[in-house]
Amino acid sequence: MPKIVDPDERRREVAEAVFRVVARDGLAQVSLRTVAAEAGLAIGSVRHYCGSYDELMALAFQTLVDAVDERFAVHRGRLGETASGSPERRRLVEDMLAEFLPLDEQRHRETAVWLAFSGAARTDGNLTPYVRRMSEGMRMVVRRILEGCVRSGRTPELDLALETDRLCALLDGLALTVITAPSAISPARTLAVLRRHLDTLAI
Amino acid sequence: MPKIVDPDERRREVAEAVFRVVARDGLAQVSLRTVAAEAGLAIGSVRHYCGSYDELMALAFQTLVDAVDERFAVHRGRLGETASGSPERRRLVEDMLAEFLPLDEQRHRETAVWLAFSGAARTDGNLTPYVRRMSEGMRMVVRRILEGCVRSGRTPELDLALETDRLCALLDGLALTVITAPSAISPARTLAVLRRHLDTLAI
DNA sequence: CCTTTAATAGCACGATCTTGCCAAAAAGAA
DNA sequence: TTCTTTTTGGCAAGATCGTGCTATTAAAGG
Repeated sequence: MPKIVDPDERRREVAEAVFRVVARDGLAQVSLRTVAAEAGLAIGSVRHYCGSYDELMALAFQTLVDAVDERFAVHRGRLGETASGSPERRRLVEDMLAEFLPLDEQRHRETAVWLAFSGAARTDGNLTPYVRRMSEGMRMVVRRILEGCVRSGRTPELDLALETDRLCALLDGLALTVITAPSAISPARTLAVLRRHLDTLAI
Repeated sequence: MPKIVDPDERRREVAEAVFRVVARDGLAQVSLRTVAAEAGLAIGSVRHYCGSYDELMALAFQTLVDAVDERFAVHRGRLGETASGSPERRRLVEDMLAEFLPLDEQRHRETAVWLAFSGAARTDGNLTPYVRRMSEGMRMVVRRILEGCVRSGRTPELDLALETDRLCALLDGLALTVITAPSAISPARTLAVLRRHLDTLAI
């Protein structure tokens, strides 16, 4: 038998190569050739593990969604352990929501890729499920956080669904601005805007 | 001499063909051939008026920015005429800000194109000035509106710069969500979120 | 009518892309 | 060592793209 390779690990490596190309050169520059070169593999190897171009795209998006999901599972657990009204709660909420913002290099890259894929998904039906999952995952987290606030009795009159939509839109908008018009808002300011919004919600 | 054609009018027509292709099939499907077909022209004609591919892209983006600018000039004028604290002011502010949201088909298409171009501009230096102008134009409008609120004395303690960033982010986020994940939020709900935000600002 | 010239149409070249297909390499199993 | 099978590498076909360049068309001015 030949050199033993873990297929899933290989696929993950290729997906990360896709991320690097998208983040650096844009989605338009992604091709089997550029990705293979970025991953240090032959084009044949990439196709062996990841299939056609469309399948590679789906794999990359899937990998992105999984990575984000995994990071959130950690925060979700911590949120469950922390009392709704406690002083550390606010800090934890800030940290969780800041996960959606491109404040460091890793999240910046992640957000840029997410934005590119979301744009592509609008006219590529194969990718829409991933956008959906990503969007619903974020909505779930935000809603759960706001639910905690209502339960703690600090903001009992909150329109939960509406405020979820509003906070989600704010987070998406901040991310979009940092990625596409970084000169308009600095990372520090991004966080300040989020804090201000949480203040008005009395969280 | 040949058939007389207004070059600027032709360029506008070609730009609109670009918009249709981007909105319908995505930016990846834009090429001199597809745009020429969409415009009902020969590829040679398109090149005659719009130059190379890169110039065509810049022209299309420029046309988009101009169109949005023009629509806003009207509102800006009306805003100046209306007293800061008057009852119709709130209505006017809502209408102006709703111009940033993809609530009807025209604005939906416009927003989809804007999003696609903004994404492309991240790795295409030729397009960044247009993103910048668009972003700054919106910021200017939002800031002026909020300034009016402060001057009217209803919200004197408002942190103008911060609230401008926050409202801009909200608008961008709403637009992004409607375009990329329409199942997450309906047009009516989008407007409800904007109204809620204006309520909290006491506008 | 005829000339002139903007406008239109399109060929052809080189580059890039995906994909079907096949051969070479490599390493555990016999 | 030899067989077997996964892994790897790559060729060639078919398609699409931008662009340089040329030819044709058509209408206003003489």
